Amino acid sequence: MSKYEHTEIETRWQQSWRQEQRFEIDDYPENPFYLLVMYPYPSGRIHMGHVRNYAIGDAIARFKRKQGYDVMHPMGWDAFGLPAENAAIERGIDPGEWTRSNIEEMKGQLDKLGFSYCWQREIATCDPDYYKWNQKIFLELYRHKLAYRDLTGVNWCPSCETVLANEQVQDDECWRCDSEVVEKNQHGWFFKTTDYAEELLADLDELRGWPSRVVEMQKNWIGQSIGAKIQFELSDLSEKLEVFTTRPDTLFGATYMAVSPEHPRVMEIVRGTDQEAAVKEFLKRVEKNSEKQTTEGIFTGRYAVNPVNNKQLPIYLADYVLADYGTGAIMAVPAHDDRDFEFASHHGIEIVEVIKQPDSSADADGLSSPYTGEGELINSAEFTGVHSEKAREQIVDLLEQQNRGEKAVKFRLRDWGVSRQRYWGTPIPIIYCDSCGTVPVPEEDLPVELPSDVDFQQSANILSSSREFVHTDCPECGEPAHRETDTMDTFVDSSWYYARYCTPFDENRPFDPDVVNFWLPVDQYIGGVEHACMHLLYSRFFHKVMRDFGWLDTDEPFVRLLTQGMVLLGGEKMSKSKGNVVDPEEMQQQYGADTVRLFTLFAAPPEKDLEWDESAVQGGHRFLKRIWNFFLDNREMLTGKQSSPDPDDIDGEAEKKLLKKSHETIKNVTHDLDTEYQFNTAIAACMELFNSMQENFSPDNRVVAWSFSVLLELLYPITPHIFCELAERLQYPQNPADSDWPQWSEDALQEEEIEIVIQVNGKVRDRMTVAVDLPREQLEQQALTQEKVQKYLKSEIKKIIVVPGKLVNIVV
RNA sequence: GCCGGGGUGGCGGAAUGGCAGACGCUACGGACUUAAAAUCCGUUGGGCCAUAAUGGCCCGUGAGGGUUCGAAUCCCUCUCCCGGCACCA
Repeated sequence: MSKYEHTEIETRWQQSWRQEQRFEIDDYPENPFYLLVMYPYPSGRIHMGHVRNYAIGDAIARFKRKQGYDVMHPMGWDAFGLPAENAAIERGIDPGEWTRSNIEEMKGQLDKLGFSYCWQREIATCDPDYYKWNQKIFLELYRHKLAYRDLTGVNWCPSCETVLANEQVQDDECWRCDSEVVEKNQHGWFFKTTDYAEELLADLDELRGWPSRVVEMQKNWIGQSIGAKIQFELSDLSEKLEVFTTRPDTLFGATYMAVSPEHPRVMEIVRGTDQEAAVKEFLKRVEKNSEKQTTEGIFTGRYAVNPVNNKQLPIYLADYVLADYGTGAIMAVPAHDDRDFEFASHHGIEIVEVIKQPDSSADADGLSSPYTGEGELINSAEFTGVHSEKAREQIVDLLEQQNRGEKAVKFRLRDWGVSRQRYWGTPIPIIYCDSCGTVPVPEEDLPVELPSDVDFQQSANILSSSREFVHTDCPECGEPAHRETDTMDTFVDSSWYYARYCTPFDENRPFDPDVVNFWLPVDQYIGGVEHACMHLLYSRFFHKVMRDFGWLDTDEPFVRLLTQGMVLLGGEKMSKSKGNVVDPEEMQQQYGADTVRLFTLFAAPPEKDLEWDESAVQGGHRFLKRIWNFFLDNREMLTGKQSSPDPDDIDGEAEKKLLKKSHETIKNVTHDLDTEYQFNTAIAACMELFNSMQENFSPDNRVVAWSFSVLLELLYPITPHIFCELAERLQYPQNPADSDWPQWSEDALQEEEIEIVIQVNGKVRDRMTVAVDLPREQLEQQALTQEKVQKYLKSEIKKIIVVPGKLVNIVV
């Protein structure tokens, strides 16, 4: 009659869903499920990575709806960022217009793939109605002293002309443009993520629905180390030098102190010593060094005193000591630290062992390598003989009593630098006044909107070229003042967008707490693993901060997280520069959205990388065509038969087989989708069911029609268009978009007879079909008498193992 | 260097203590066709034996060892690949 016309079918159903506003959701439905996919940057075209992310999301959304959930599945746009600004610079296009037309384009592409979003909740972060609330949150952070301005060495990308967060620097290169990042001193705004370091770390344990990989990455990133701060008196000065160490147990082995050349107190330490001139020389030289060397260092001429044994320790400046970790100074224990050992050996400093190596053959002097493990203390006065782990606590206790040290926890995590010297971002709502200083913009003046009278051709900060924007009056004294011209990192936008979706039109606040508490946390979040340490950490930080503002009640934003793998072609990530990009829209036009979705979900489990393979795409298309042709061939027999046949009516062998297969498939697919979103195996099971329908096919098989309807229900979340179409053409009482997820019956899975494998010494030698409740003895007997088994039973039978319902293993 | 994940046919991948390779792709053979495409049917881990044919046997999940009646699956050692962190004291 008519072949499978995917374009026609898909267009028709997409229109129908849109007209019926089928996937919109109320603020307070009965059975909420919040499914969130990471919103895209509106570059203008969607790519395969998006398709994969959103195909997974949509299949889950549709599956959950069929299970009776009221699914909120919103979509929006991460609409601030550099490319819009570059388009303005290079082609003179207004960034706003550029962005909005990209959004239109991409929205059309997403719709053509049949994704079931509640578009009424759509947000775009470049909209003043959205970024107004970034500014409100910023002010609230400022009020709580969680936002501050500081002059620091920042990572500066000369090509993007902006400051980068630590997370955005990869191998000393800019994450965006790969140019080399340089260090530059600049004023910038920071959020105090470090205040939440402890909680961010501790609550990772609650995130059982997250991939352990991401949890590990965050743990690493936060980088907690537990140790102690210890104060060392400086000889001839009534000053102290504080260090941080994780190994206070090795304190007796400290033979020198090492201070970072960038330490603020360097000059104070060397002043008045005969090394002063040499040190200044050294500092000049070291400043230029980009590669740091462990052996690079110089004696300062000053000594510190070891608080536990009063030993004089020479203080060195050492290039290997980081200025911005711990206190910027360390106590060096060459016998038990690799770097200290290398430095000490090079500079001829004494090496004192204080931990016994468990398997050291001889305690010969002239240690060839440091021992960094645990063990019994030696050369440590009253602590000698104590195990290092215990000594750690005892020594800190002693220092605490003497007021010379205390327990301390340090984190690798730094505060989040949010200032960007760019135009296309959220303006930071701060005004600088000569007499009043730093003044927050009053809330009633929000949003501070981006001006349009800017000069995109100037190379410095574009925002500062707007007279209208920069010049303003101080909200406090009314005198002329100027605005902050930095804009916010776009990760600010994405740190709370999941909450905005709940009440996207709230004009009075970022979101309505009641609605947000009703929906949050997000039940399932899906996106790329590349956001493990940035977006996902910042969002967690924001969530906790907003909780402490009293805006919401929960501790974490995302209960379950799925990080999908990349889409590869020829084993490599698709990229324009490599020229190995497959355009999703072309694929969708050629094979149809259903085929693209089917392939994407079938070719690999969601979390693994997926190799794009066009012949496998064709394979997916062929499967849908086969189903379509089956419908054409058997239209009359299938029409209207959506309900399960009465099992008592079924007696033919083929009917029984197919009935059981159908129930089995429902069970397996339900299980695959419910627990782990294993679409690949779910689809495979459906293919098996379809194969079985053909194997057991006859025009009078009374199960076929029902099995076909089961197939249609089970695959609907993955390939919705074709199955809505088939359901309609077959005049099913219910369309799969409305019907409940099918149920299986355990009874139908029960069989009277089962096949048992017979092994001899663990090798399969035969199989037999027996009654399901055959007692063990008879099972053994029957196994032993099998002809094929007999010939392996020449020697004595030692043991027989019976696994009920599965196998008999005879050991000879 | 440290932490995590992994190694299964020609390929993507199934199987998490009980029949290895489900499902699909590719390739090959056949049917249909003037022909091709599409479609349909069959074969497809390696080796060997047998045959008119159904068949039968051995080996096989990165390597080696162990636990077990039985291991892709659990344990130990090694190796290679991928990801993250990396002078963090």
